[in-house]
Amino acid sequence: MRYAADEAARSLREQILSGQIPAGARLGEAELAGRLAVSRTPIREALSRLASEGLVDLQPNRGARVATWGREELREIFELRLLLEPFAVRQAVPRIKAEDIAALDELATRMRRFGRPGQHQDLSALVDLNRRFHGLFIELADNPAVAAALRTVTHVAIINQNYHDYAPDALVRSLAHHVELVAAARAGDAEWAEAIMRAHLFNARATMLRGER
Amino acid sequence: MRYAADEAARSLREQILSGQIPAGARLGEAELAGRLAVSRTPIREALSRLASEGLVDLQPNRGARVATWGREELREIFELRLLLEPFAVRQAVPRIKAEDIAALDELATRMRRFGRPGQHQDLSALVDLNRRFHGLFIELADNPAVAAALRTVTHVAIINQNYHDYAPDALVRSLAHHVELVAAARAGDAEWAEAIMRAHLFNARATMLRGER
DNA sequence: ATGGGCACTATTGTATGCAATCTACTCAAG
DNA sequence: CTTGAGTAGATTGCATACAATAGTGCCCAT
Repeated sequence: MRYAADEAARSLREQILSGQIPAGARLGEAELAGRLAVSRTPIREALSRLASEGLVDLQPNRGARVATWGREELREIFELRLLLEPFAVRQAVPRIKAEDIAALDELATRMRRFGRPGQHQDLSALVDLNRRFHGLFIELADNPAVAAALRTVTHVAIINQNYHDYAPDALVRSLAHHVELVAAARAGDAEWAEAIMRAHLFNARATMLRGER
Repeated sequence: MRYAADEAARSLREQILSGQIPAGARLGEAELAGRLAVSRTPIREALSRLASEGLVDLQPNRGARVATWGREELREIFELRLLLEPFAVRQAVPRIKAEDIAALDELATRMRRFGRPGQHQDLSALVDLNRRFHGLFIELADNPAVAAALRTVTHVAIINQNYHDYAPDALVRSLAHHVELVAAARAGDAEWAEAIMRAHLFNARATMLRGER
């Protein structure tokens, strides 16, 4: 463990994104320090960073909690994501290399396999694959400013995206979108990719904002 | 001074944005601690926050410097801003109240006055007014997610926006855009406002990216 | 019984000291 | 004269100790 603060941030981020630490959970400095076997100083720094990523809510003198979002907030964040991510995809497509397409293709294929109804269905596995799929696209856009702006909104999406919530038809659409995105990228058609990403996000939003949650 | 870290962050942010601490300047923890009469701990926290806002570059074991941007980075950041700020303006217009229009109007009017050639011209005063003008619009959009995403890019713009660099015609246009934005807001025409904001940013970008800098 | 106030505990915010790392300079060898 | 290793100083990263604040429960008065 080279740098305690880095390591703490990494570890916490991972645990929050994977759901091991649930949304709204209290993050006491002393407890985390004990758990990671470091002092409170790097823990504070890690929490500060995660707060800037939007993963953690930090209230003065009252400590940190894993961030939660209300319905309205979720709507606003999705609006932002709808603005940024299709843009990122459009930027990414012209830069995509063959090996990137292969990687995206594999992710999309695996997601479709895990999503297919039946005894091999594994909806939990989808979250991580989905995260990597979108993350790779954003990375390929090669625009640090946009990537930074997207970090928060994608985190929010990851935490709140539960494929168990998807209606069967919405799930099928979502997985098909990924495949279609790869096809658009392979064809080098940035506008196609942008369009399907927009549709993909609208589909996701419809699921996430449906009902009362 | 209630909270040292807050105060340190506020003070540093102010000094960086106003140019008192120039871009690229080294920010030694011990020196800052001495200057603000606090220990290094809250200074470190303040620097960490400013780094998350994009105002400060933080390198492990090598300390903090006021952030600088290369030409390509500036271009990318402006692209993001072009995406976000017109959107924010479009969201803001329907929510704007009469008093907000009055405030915006005054800012735009004062800017035009300070910008008018002659002995009363004061280009330095424009930076702060401009910052408040754009900041108010963003605030009125009432979308924390977008506001957060915009914070970094506007900071960058503020630091690099030097009205002394503007060619006379570009300056006239820029100030006229502000006035027109107020007119569009007063008319309740969100699309008009969005369009003129886009033009405004293109005009600014042309100045900032011109030449070799 | 209930509500308010107060003390106590738990937790965060800040200061300080020590360890690890980097920077700059010296000095010697080629 | 240049280059490189080595070392001393400065600076950051982390740990620990202390101060300040918020949360909790108890006691007492009404």
